[in-house]
Amino acid sequence: MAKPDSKTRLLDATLKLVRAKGYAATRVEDVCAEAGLTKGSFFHHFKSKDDLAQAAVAHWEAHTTGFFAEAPYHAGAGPLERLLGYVDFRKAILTGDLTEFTCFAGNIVQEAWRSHPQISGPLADNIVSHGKTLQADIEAAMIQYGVKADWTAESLALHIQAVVQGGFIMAKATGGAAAAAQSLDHLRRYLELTFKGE
Amino acid sequence: MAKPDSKTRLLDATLKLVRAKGYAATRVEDVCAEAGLTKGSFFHHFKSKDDLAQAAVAHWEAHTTGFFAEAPYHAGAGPLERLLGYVDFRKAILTGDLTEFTCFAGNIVQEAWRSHPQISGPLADNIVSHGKTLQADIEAAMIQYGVKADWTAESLALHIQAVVQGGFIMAKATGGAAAAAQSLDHLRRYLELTFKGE
DNA sequence: TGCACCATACCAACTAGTCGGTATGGTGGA
DNA sequence: TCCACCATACCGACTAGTTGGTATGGTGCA
Repeated sequence: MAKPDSKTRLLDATLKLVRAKGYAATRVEDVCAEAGLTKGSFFHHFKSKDDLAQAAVAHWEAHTTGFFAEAPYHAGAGPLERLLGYVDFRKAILTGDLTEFTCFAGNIVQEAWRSHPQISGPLADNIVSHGKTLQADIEAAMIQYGVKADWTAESLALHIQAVVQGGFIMAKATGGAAAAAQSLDHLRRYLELTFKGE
Repeated sequence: MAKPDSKTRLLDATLKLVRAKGYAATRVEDVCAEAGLTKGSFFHHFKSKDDLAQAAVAHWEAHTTGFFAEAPYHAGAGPLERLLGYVDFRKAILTGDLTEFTCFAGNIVQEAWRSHPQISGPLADNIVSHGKTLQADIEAAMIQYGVKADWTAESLALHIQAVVQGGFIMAKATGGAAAAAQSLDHLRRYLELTFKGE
């Protein structure tokens, strides 16, 4: 595997460091060191730290979009299978260090929602729109299983994202991925109870 | 209402600003300005920014402990009523600005779990132990309703916290408390389905 | 008078961003 | 083939501004 080009290395370093220390606390020199470069190179590729952040947003969007598009849960036979498959998939990828499976978007939105709206805004949209990729299957499952609800498919889609994001926080709070996994188990049970009634 | 003393004002300002901008991005001068004081006063009460953070942790713990101890949900007749009452209470307090009802502990744990373990550690414990205050009622409800489960009362207690924390992130992502409220609705439905079967 | 409390001025360290310069490789014309 | 020319990528020392923390002195109350 060839070493990625410098710009990509800087972006990957950013994703990693921000997830570990937050945006404000990651210095551009940290990013340079992590990428094995110097500030000269950094400011050749990005005109400011904020510019880096915006590029990292695009980098993250591209990365996650492709990652979930290729995920196996889309192959599920019916809408509910795909929905449960999504939850299983989110549980399956909870491996390695917390900085690896934790959500860059969630971190930024939590930390910088008010101080850096230009950066956190697109990431907020990213979380919401990623969640809504499940909406069609939820609607289909509601019809298929005759679920009469006082809630909307959209609200359930966002609830799933809330559990995912909350799981990450609990994982940090408990120091392990197990907390996030258990929360996804509860979410899965909720979905089964809701659609299959048991 | 008498104006709180300076130290308390500094601590309250810290809680507010950290929830809005994160820990690293809130400067001590911001805290002073928010409290209507200057650095002289600040460093009279705290010997460093980290010292402030540690004091803010204690301040937060004292505040939340009292706040939830006095909450009405403890008056519920049975364990399930108290559990559902807790969820209702968490939903009821989602008023005002996001900086007011959002969780200081969750913010710090998300941002500083690795960079400032001395500060985030106690707050992580705080989230977990607060969650576990529900554990006894969950266990009692499991017995009362004859719930046979492959999950533990502790895991459900932590799941509830995950939904609460995740709801805050979704509230920031969508720009309103409604997302958090809807997530709590789904959580409530899960609890009812689990214990009452419908 | 003494001390808790607070303001102003200041310092030292740190960090985002700048800038002059080097290395490498591509292109086109003689 | 060779060389002038140029663009891209990169380095590392330096600058300017920020920020946590200090020093000093004033004010009001016991």
